[in-house]
Amino acid sequence: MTGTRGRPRERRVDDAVLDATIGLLHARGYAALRIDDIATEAKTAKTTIYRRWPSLVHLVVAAMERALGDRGLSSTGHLAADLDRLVDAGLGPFGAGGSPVLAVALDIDRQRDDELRSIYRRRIIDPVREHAVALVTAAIHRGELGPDVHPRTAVDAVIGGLIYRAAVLAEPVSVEEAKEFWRDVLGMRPPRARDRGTTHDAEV
Amino acid sequence: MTGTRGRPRERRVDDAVLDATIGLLHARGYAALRIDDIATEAKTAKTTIYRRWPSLVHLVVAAMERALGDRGLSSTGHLAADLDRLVDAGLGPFGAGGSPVLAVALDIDRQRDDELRSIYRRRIIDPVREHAVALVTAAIHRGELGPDVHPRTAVDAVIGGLIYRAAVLAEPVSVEEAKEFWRDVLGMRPPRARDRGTTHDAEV
DNA sequence: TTGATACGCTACTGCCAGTAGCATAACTCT
DNA sequence: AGAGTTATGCTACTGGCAGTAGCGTATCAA
Repeated sequence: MTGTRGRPRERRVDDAVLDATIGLLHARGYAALRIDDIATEAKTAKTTIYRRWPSLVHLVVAAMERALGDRGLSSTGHLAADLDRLVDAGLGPFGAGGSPVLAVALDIDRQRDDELRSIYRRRIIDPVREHAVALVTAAIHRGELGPDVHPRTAVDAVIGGLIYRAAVLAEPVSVEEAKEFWRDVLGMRPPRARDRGTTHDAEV
Repeated sequence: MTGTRGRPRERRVDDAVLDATIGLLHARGYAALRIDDIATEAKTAKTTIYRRWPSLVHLVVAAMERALGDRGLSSTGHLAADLDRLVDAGLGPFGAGGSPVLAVALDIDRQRDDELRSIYRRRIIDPVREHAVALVTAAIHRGELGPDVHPRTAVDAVIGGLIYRAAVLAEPVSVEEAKEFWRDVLGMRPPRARDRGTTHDAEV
């Protein structure tokens, strides 16, 4: 049997590299991310990094996954609170500036690596997207949103709209603005933020 | 006086290069766009290209501008018809696949060229965006949309959502799907497409 | 001690945008 | 016709950066 033979890997390296990646991502953005810089910052060798992650993009995806943590994928039963929490968890780790979500997707596209694309979808994109769709669907059943709202379309419009502003328009989006944005798109204005538990309350 | 002295530039080159750029963009996408390929395709020299456009991105922006033409920036007075036309003009030239709008924005970001960024905004992004905002605002005044719709937010959500699906989710968006998308986001379903001129008709 | 695997280092390959510099072509002015 | 000027096309180069090769050394199990 293999697995325990030879010198074991140092945990320190994984942590340091992942931290360095997130740190540089935060400080300089994805466009300026250089593998040599990550190595220097993590006080390790570039070759050591490549022994763990097959490419820079793989590394970034792993770093994003770790930074996002569990992403508050739970529900309180109130749309406003749930989506606000999602915004906190999703935007927080990467600051107000344009998140790397988009840039990474584009780079994956460039490499034509279908497996990587699927990893990205499964671990970074889909969890948040599906959860948000579920939240919106539940809110419709509860009567917090009208029955004419298309959950998936609405969610894509919100996420896409935020990304668009941050990446294409280069307008840093703050957490507050993001929360206002989804309310505007879904037609829920914040002034009546104290209508907790007041509305219908129908169905499951 | 200068200007007319020396060998004049060949129009053929401008046209051929722009056409080749759009063609390759359409065929292989922005990620696979190579300046040498453009030169070959246009039957000219790479150096000649650089004498006209300072960088590949500048060239692509110019090519996009030309491909988009006048973009149907006019109004019939009916939101549905106007937005549909905008979709036709905006998606058409680049096919159903993810348009280069996003990738170009990211590359501009990478080069930190503020002047280029401003050119891109002024010539490619803003015209469509501002026009769409004006259309939605007018539709609200007309009563086609409720007064609680935020024009700019709604427009960014629609454009961003479409880009998000095409680029991040890698789901080619057809013209039909794009038209359905904006209707869903704005809460206007197509079945009642014949309510032309029926509603309110208030204000200016 | 041996065998296996990890680490760190230097040096390399490969891709590709953008540049240098030259020979030659095309046009204007005198 | 000739001189001055600018464009084209070519080959060859620079430079940034992701990813790789291979070696000496360190750290573990048996």
